[in-house]
Amino acid sequence: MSAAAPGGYDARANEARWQALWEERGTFAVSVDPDKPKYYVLEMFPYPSGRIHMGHVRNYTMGDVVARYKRARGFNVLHPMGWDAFGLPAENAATEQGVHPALWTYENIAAMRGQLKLMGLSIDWTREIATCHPGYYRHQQEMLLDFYESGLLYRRNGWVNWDPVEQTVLANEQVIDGRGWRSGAPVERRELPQWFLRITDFAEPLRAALDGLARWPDRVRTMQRNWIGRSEGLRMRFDIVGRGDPLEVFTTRHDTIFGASFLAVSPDHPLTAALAETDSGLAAFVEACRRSGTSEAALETADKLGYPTGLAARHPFDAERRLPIHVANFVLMEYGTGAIFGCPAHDQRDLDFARKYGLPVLPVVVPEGTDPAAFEIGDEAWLGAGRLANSDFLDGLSVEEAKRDVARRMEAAGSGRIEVNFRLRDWGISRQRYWGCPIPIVHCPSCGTVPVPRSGLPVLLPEDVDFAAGGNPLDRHEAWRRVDCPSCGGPAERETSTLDTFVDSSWYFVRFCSPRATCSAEPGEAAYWLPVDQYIGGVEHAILHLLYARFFTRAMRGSGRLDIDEPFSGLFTQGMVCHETYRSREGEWLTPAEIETGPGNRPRRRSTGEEVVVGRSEKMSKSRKNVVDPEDIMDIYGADTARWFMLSDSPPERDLEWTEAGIAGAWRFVNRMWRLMTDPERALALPDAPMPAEAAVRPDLLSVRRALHKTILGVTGDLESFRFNRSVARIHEMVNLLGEFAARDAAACWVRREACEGVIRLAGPMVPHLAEALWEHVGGDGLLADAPWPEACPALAVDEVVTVAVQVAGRTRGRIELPRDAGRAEAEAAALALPTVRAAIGGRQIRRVVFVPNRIVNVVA
RNA sequence: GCGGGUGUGGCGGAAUUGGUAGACGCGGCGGCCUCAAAAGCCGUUGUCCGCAAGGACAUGCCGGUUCGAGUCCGGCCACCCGCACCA
Repeated sequence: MSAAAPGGYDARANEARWQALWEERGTFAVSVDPDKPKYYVLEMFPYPSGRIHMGHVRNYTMGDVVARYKRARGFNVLHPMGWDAFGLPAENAATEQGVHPALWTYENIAAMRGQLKLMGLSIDWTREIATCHPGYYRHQQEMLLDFYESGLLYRRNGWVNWDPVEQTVLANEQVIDGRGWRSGAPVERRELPQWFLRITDFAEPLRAALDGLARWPDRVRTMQRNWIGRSEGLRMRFDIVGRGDPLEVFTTRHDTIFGASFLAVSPDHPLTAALAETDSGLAAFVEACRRSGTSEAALETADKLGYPTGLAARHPFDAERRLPIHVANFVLMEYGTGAIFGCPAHDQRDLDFARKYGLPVLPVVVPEGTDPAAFEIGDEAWLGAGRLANSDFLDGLSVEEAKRDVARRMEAAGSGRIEVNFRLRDWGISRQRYWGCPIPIVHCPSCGTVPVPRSGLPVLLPEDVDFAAGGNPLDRHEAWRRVDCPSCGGPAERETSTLDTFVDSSWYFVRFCSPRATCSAEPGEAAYWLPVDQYIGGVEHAILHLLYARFFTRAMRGSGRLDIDEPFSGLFTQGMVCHETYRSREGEWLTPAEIETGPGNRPRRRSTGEEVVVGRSEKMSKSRKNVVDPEDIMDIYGADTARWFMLSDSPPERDLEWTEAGIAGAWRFVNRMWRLMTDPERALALPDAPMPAEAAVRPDLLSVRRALHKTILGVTGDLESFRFNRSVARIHEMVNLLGEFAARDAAACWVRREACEGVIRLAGPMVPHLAEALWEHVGGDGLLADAPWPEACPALAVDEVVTVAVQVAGRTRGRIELPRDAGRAEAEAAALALPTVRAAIGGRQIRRVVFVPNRIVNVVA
């Protein structure tokens, strides 16, 4: 089915024609050209789920507008596409449908490639890559060997979410209310050997460089800064009564040391483990903590629980004072030293804990001007500034002074030092799954972990695998798993974990520079194309993907593979595509296609006629069924209409509400523009006709030309700053004006041509097929895709007559037409001549007249 | 709790960065065309008062600065997003 084509515009046939022509001519294939400035536009590559969704359409439309615009501006534009092709859904398909993950994935890629091609994107398809292809992941394995050699890749025990039914590790987001998302079984915390990348080595550079990313949204930079979470504090040692080993804690509030009333260690702390051997109550407590899971949700709802160890520590500045040591579930082993000192008066968490277990609460920081004796802590800890009290030699100091003094004394005594801690933790990259990049490591009983020699790469995934038994099929694939040790030649085993798919997407933008190179990146190509000038994608990747890619870029530089620090010099995060939701009276979700508009504009169910409940607009999702299939839309209206709608109305960083009326409006515009410019009644001058002298003087012609040149200036500025909705509005205005413009003589026909050509070129990046057809129709030179961006004539882009508002005491009372840049005297005279202005002034004395040239005359009486 | 964002007609949103609030689109209303419909075209459309000219009120709420505030400052409210036992 396709929409009616009034005026003879057949969107689908036209789009197919130009797509074929672009492809045949290799219009968008690029190569290094040292004489041309380069521009690398990249949209986040898709996961090959099988069908594109509206979010993709929005994302790739924006990227395509940028790519085509920059191309018209004379840049050598790299605009590639690929597939984030490893991941769990392929394995689920294997279990559920019995289809091999590779087959499933490649079929999905073929289907989605076809859909993307329908959009008419200016992509260099010769550079297409898929991360599941050995030609891609072998380089990733090489990099892992680099990282292993430099110590960036290491193995240690790490805590994971373990699903006992699925026999697999789950990501945090796959744990829902403490249960596995598929099995529904309670998830356990398990300590397993895991591979990690030492991203924490780069914590400070990654944080510091955020300041230099000027073309990134502040929001994303802030989120990354918080995620990295730098804090400066004191690492200090406490002696434990009756034990040789001291206990180390990390604190940022060492000024409050005299308010300390306990020490707390993590259930995962070595001290806890040692004590639990002889204390069965403690062992049970630790067990209970582990069962509660590692998900953020579980931690949030968990009560503050403690277990007294019976041990006590000595206060560092008061030999007589003893601080009881507890094991507490809220102390994280992964941060600081896994142990804290608790100062209940000045930390809410410590206060809650102290109240629960009857520990002393002694305020030591008192707000300025408050009597320390009268200052009491209720249910809320005092986190503000103040003067030290009840603190011996610190009394009277400010918080900052006290911190410095304590740090100095502890350092002098050799029992403490200033330390910077980061919230960021090393990146655990092992996944106990099949459909991922194999980790090129062998475990040998005599040599330990041994890297696969580079000559043995790539380590390929075996194809004959069985998914029926659950767990990781690589574990059960004896022929694949058993190998000779590369070092001693004895029997050994392959690492059966595969890589987190975030690794795959951490360097794909590099691979696009030289997708078939025999090394990760051909240096000349990478030096020319990188960094990515404009990266576009969803804000959901603001932290993980973007941080990992930044880390990888630095790590690759460290192993000599790249010569840049930052991968993306510009970033744009687009909003989501939303739609109203519908439910039947029984509460069943209904798709928009099942809904029709009944009498009185009431939505009802098409099949039964029953009224439906309309819910608020939400992100399109399968679970809410509020999805509209892009291919259906392109079938009916064509890609240009879908693209135009995606760019209209909503600013690109905000959510877009998909509506039937909106897409229909875009369709109307596409047809209107076609009709207007192909109407045989509206004549155009010949393409190469010289400008008639009248075009520079006749007011009716000048007003059209002024509007055109203002539009060129405006749209150019809008595209540069991602205000696509604004540029859509400007093109609408110009087309409306063109519709009213009756060209009845030769000079007017010349102006009409100038205007039509200008509008076609401006609309080209947004509705490329329509524009290409119109370009042909008006006899433009070659393909529009190769035509330069229109130039605005600065003299024509300003009005010669301006409307100036006349205010009395700041309230607008009238308007006057004045020549541009008219002087104060002229403006004042014209303003005071207005009857409405005189009436508003009444008989009052004029005290002053504010005059802003070309804008305002404000009479203050 | 911490961090960030948003709030303008019936709706999506404009507003030259302190200078004519509501561009453009959607929707509504009226008309033309048609046997009729679709498409298209023309007009109109913030609210209230008024026949009109015009006036009053309007950018979440309260206050401030200014000749002039959607825009700047102070204080609230609502909603959205991210992070969250980080010591």
